[in-house]
Amino acid sequence: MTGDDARRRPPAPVTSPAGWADIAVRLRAAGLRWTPQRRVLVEVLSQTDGHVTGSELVERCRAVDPATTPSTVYRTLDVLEGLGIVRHAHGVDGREEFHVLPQSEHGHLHCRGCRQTWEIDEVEAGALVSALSTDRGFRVDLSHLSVSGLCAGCTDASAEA
Amino acid sequence: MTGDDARRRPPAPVTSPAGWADIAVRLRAAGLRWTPQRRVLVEVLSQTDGHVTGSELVERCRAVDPATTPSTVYRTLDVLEGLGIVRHAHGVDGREEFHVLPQSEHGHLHCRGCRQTWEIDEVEAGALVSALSTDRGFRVDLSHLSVSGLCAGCTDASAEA
DNA sequence: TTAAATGCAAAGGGTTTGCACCGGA
DNA sequence: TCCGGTGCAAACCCTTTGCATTTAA
Repeated sequence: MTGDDARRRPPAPVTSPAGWADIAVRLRAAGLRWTPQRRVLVEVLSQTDGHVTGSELVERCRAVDPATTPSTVYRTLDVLEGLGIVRHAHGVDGREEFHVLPQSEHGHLHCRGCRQTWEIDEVEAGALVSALSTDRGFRVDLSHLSVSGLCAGCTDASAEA
Repeated sequence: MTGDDARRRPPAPVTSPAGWADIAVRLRAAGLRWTPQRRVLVEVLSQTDGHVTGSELVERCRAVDPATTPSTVYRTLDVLEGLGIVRHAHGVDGREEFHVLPQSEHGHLHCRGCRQTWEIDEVEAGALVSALSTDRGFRVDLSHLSVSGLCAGCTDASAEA
């Protein structure tokens, strides 16, 4: 995953994940291996709903197996991304952010006041997506969309000030 | 600019820049100083149309004055951001990205195929902005918006494949 | 004069890589 | 057996920070 990862992804596999169960099978089918370390990462991922950063995943894996190594995690994430099981984008804080199972692709909404994050689904992003599609033939990659600003609560708070 | 920079920006100054010329004045008015190094950075920024990363700015400053130091550039960017002259966000590649003069705030559209970037103005983002505003009272920060996907050209290219 | 700004050098955080060893298939 | 994976440790890149020194005002 160096500079040219973007070139590797264009037709975007987004294999509809047949579930976590058959990942071992899919790996082997690709000539790859099912190892204890990968099992840990997949276990952690399967318990993750939204998005996580690489280092968060490293931590969570360490909680399961303290012997976890960053390099292995990152390398495995690369492999899983190749299988269409995770996807990465970049969060508002600039770190790698992995989206698990883009079954229903979604983007993120981030409040810079309280730092909470919400998901934006296809419906909510629909207007933007179709506008860009109509105007410029641009196909938005929803799972890479991250919008930041101020949520209602923080807007009120700053209005009072 | 550590973790709590986000908390410092909420009401977002976005001072309409009265031009590059009076920056010296504005700095002094704030009890700050107009130094040769700042002059170089401001000169570089004034010749920048869209967005640049911090390290790009360091390089460009070095082209003008080889003695340029990263720390000074970053510190000055911080100061300029405080004056509302630049703003930073995070690009699709995850690096700090500075937007110059957000006179007309805009977001960015990035094609992961050809890697080109375009600007999204208020009109184009309007649908998203108002949808989020209506639904959740969320105020989108347009200059932080970065959308990625496939442009028309690359969509065609990958359709053929 | 004096607080702000600089330059250096070193730390920092997250991510990547080289390489020898290990272990699934 | 054999190639893919692992772990370690070091490298990397960009950015930030501490501190003594310089300099704008």
